[in-house]
Amino acid sequence: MCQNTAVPRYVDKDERRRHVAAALRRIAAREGLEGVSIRTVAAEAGLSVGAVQRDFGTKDDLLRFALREALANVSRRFSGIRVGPGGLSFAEGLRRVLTDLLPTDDERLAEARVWSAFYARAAVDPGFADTLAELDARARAALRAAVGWAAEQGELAPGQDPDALVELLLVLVDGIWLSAVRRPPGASLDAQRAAVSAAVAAVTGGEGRGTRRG
Amino acid sequence: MCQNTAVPRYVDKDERRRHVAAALRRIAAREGLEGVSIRTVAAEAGLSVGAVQRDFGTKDDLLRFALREALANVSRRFSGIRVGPGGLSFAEGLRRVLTDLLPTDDERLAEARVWSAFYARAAVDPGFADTLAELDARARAALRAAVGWAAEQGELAPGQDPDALVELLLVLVDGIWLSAVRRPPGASLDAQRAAVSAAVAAVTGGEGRGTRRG
DNA sequence: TCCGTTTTGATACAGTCGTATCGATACATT
DNA sequence: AATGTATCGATACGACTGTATCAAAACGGA
Repeated sequence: MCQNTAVPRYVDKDERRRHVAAALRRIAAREGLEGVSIRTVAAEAGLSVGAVQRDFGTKDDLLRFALREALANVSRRFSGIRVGPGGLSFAEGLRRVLTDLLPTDDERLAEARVWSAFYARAAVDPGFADTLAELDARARAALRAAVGWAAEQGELAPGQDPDALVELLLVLVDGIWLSAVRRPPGASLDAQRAAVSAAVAAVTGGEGRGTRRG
Repeated sequence: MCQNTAVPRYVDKDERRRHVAAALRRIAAREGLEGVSIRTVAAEAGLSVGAVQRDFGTKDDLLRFALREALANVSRRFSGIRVGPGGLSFAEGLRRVLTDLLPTDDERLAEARVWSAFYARAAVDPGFADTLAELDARARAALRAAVGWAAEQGELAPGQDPDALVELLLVLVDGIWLSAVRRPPGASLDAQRAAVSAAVAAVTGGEGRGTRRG
């Protein structure tokens, strides 16, 4: 009796929300946000329209949830890349982050497409822009810490303003990530990898100044 | 009699196509590509649905035309920035290009929003991706020339691979341009300007190595 | 077992979409 | 002035949209 009153009755509601959000992202990666409708998402998730409606009151709620989830997936990957004392050098961390964004598999390609779709939407929808700004602030904080540490270690090219560098890195991350979108389907990733190398080299001032660490 | 059989009958057709494309871009900047429909574009342009239909057989034709026109506007501005012998230094040219992309006025902000919308569309529409790839190739060629010249002048940071640098610059241009989208409405442009400065400094290896020119 | 509450899927509704059609209009030519 | 043709705006069509509604089914607690 009353073993857990907080848990939803039939299925785990949060899990189903994630399931629906994943279906939305699959459609968005395949056809863009224009192909996303309550009906298509429900069909992709194997649910009825009413079920999706009940889990997410409105379509915007669904979109926003899917955006947050999509970015949570990416940042979860990044959480494994630790820059700082006891972790990676700044250059190596930057290289790994940028490389991780490249569309090396279908999942990453889909992420980039979804990101571009949400990005475009944020351009005209203040609600989405707010969500983006919040995530932006988080990324900025993480980058600031990494750049601050890199500056201490003398790992940066001389004459770089750390705050300006943080802004540049934000731009770089976006640019690299979105470059997946403009890459022709069959093309190799060499150009993108080259861009990553050039970015790391430019930011850190060539290969390896500053203190090296194991 | 037959004074000019090539000219359209009532109005200049090409001019009206441009007029319609401009109306489309206004809507895209305001509401995104989702707000663009034959009806809304016709209304914005002050025309009937039938007129727009006749000028552009299908909606995709209209979108593609508007995309090319939008990018022609930007590249026309860039054509005034000449890097090379008798022109600007590489660093100064790069700084001007990136700065010109910043949303310093409503027109530029609109351009960035339109760009983000087309970008997202190209992610899932091969026809648009082809158009983008073509424009991409043009930008790449221009950048290659500029970078080649900068390398000759010793204006680049040491150890930079010119080809890789070209790819990085493409990424930078995209990133800077699209950063307009994520900027909160009232915020200052200082962060973006800082990113531009940091980008120029990183790529050219700090302020002014290489030969200076007037 | 029965009741009360949720959850469900189907359907209804009012719009909008892209496109096709078509009579009226406006012009060039004879 | 009459004719033929190209252009015009309006409207029709079927498909789709987001959302609301609602009977039926499924479950927990008694």
